Amino acid sequence: MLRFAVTPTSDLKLDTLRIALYNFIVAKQRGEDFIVRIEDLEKESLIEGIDDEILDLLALFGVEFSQVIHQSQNIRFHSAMALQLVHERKAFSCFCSDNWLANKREEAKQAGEKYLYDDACRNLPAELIIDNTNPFSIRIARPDKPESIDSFVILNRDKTPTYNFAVGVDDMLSDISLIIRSEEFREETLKQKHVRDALKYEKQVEYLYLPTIKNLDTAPTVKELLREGFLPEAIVNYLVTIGDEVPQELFTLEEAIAFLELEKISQTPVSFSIEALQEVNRKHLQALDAKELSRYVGFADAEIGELARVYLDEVATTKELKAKIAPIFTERNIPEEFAKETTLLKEIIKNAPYFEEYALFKEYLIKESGLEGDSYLIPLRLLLTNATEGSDIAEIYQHLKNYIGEIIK
RNA sequence: GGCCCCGUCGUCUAGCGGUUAGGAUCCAUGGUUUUCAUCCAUGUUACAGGAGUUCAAUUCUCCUCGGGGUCACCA
Repeated sequence: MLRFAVTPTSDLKLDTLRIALYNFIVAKQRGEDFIVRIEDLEKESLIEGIDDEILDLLALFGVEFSQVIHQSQNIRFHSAMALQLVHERKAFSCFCSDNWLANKREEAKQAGEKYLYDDACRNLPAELIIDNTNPFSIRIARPDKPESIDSFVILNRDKTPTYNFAVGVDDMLSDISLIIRSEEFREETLKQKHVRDALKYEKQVEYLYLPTIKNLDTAPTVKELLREGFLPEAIVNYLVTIGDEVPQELFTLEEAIAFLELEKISQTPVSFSIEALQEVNRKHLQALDAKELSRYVGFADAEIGELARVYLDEVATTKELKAKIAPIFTERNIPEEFAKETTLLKEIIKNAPYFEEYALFKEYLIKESGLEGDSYLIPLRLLLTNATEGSDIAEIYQHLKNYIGEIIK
């Protein structure tokens, strides 16, 4: 069983989606189940409804999961396991106050040492515990092996489980075999392992770390990218490509499942590049058939799809394509400086015969109008596309020639 | 500060003991296009530094330097 764990405290980020994709891909490759776990223990910063939004997004990206677990539903198990550890004297009550702990931490910092809990409450005599009316947390006794792990808190003073305890337990309960996670969780892994060791869980969970994506603080969220007109397929393609060896430039999630090799995942931190993503998106759009492409710009017409394809030379997203195509079918806003020539050309075109080829159309217009150079080209662009610059006018004419009567009125 | 990850053209990267160190992008030049753009051709530019292992090091080891992460009763 593999899992994707996510905190519903913010919109889905690109690196988080990347983690989800990798876990899903490997689950598919191994023929194991894949579940989503919503880590909703922290009540203050939870955002209402964002968990459903994340699940919808995963579905949109083709990530299928067999089950959704909300971590808060497991709290009774967390409590039971903590109790068991206390019984076995592998965990203990801690009455240390925040102030006292903060001072200790400050002292360690001043001395330039790593702060570790000093186990002050570890061996309190029973009568001291019984007589103590102060609130207390539950700490797990530190392991012998990695000395960097101290007796950390597993139940807060309000007896809700802490993150590392809950995750350690949940991964055990879900029978997780491999966890692909972000590099920043390396240290946490040790704590979660220690929890399972204390609970005498025999199975060794495998871990694989993905290098961080740099520059992500300024990068758009997944939702924003979709709104900007990036295709889910392209985003998947991009995320798998960065920092990874891929046999081909363009591929689908299905294909990634077929070729991805876990051992080859690069450990070099990668940078998010909107330009690279645009390039992938452009190519995915290019690969669509004309009618399908036209739907992304609000039509259902192969000819408009072909026209959009021409515009893919200059733009990379469906939103930008729309911004190019839509004005063609709206009223013209002619700049003063081209007004005269545009009016002249317009009259000629209205009375012109139909031309199959742009070359002949051009020849006719130049002859009839006497215009040349930019004073011909820009007014023509304005009439055809409602813009003063753009892609190859000959190509544009090819796809617009049947709409001339509609466009130029 | 301790621990962990990482260090190849300006940028993103390929490379996994022997390569003219490859690609993409940017930039420059030329060409195509009555075109800002597109497209084509050509060109400049990199193994962070230092020791070691080896016949041979960008590749393996160590040190230095640099970047990032992490050290909570937050998840």
